Amino acid sequence: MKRIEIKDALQMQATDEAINVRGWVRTKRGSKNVAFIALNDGSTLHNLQLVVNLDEIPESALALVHTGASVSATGKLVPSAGSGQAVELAVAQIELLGAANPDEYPLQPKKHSLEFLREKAHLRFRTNTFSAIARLRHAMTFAIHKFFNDRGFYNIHSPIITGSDAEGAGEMFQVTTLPLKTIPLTPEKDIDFSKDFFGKAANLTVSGQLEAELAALALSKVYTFGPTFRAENSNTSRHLAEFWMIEPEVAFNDIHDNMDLAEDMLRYLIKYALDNCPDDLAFLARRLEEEESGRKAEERSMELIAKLKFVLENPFERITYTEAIEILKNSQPNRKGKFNYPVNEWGADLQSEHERYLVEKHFKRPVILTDYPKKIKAFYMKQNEDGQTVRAMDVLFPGIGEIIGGSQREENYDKLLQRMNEMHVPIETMWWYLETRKFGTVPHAGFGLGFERLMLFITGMGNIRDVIPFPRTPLNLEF
RNA sequence: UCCUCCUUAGCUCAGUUGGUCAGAGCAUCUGACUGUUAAUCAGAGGGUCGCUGGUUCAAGUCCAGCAGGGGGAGCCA
Repeated sequence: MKRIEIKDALQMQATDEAINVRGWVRTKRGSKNVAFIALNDGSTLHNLQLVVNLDEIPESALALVHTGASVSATGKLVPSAGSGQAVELAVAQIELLGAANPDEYPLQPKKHSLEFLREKAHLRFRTNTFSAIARLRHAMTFAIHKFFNDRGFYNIHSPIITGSDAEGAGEMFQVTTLPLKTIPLTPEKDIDFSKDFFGKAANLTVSGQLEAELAALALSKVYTFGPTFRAENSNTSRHLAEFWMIEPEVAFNDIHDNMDLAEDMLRYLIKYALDNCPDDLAFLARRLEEEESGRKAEERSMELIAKLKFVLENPFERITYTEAIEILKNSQPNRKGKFNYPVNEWGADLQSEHERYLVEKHFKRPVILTDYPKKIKAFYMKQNEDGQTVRAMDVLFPGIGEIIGGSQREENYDKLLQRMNEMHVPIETMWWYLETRKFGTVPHAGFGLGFERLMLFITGMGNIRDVIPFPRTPLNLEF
């Protein structure tokens, strides 16, 4: 008999025809005459209740049906006699597909800590929280492609193995086939990369931006959505060594168009989640509320769905770095010496505590900061007329910090070359990037959105390791 | 990489100033219960208190080292 997914079964009316469902047991409850099994197959957050009449099916048939076991059940869908659900399955036949020894199976029908589940990454998909996150992650992946496709963007597959430390975005993972025990050396005792697979040093990409720029300067509107690698020894709740990044790049756009695109995209994605994943979001909202119930009112975050709607309905605040410094200088915490890093002079990079103050206390909404000092930003950003700042933009979100970093790019060959020299960017290996400014250069702009940081915001989760199935972080490669 | 906290039954955790401290709830097993909703009620089994060393008459409780994990910072997406 053809299997019906639980998501669909729950939408069906009671029927005389038998249906078959398969899935994993969440709980089993029993009494003298009847047993109840909550079955989940991942198609939805919700379980289907299987009702086993113990007069028809002996209890011994259910002996191995424990939490975690997989079963196939056939029977009629009937109106539920209980109050928790509209329909339930009156089981005529039940087959154990795979037992889950309760002495060994670690998941129980109760709340587990996220830390515990992180160490059971192979099984955590089977929990409500992680299946909800997985479904939302899929929805966001799909929505990103849809957003760009609907607007005439082309998806570009930027390379994962790269020959250059493109923008100095971070420490890189080396890629080599050289024998590590006997690394070939040059007469000068340097590593002889000419003997390596590519004949030169190779790394995993830290950004697809430069390649996206090449494509944008022909296709006008492009985006990449791929894995990105940073070998930094970062141990925080918002960093991964392997993460997914979305990088649109648009020819003829300036910094303002760029901000509009970023804001439109974030709003589109939030709306998509609210429209398409209401059950999963409601569950995650409840989860968050329970988790924070012990905290003081001022330490709790805004209710998840209210927070998403708030961002949907309120325009982001757009201010320059210079304006931000003025606000921070005159802020209460700064004057009272509450910041660990006092704000007193123009030019210093903003600390997390400063960004949080602006977003969470001062404006109480997402903030886009623009026109940063050039010395704290990357070489490719377009230089402003003041000679001091560049057309950078950082989108700051509550609780997460920088969710997007981007800029209008420097399209002037001479200015770009000068900046590369000043910042010691290896020009010899970047000739192809420079050539785009030599042949038919145009203004263009783009940004990078950290996919997992978006997921943190959408799901309300606090640790980035919980919004990617198999997180890669320093000293962690178990699964 | 730096700062800080944590590690007691399968899971979540309680163990007050070192002296019946080896506990509770859930899970498991047994029994009860005519439909439950993380069912309920009664009973049972289950732990060399992360590891190694030290202080002490006595350590889950104090000290040191190691391992694993959390939170914060830096770097950034």
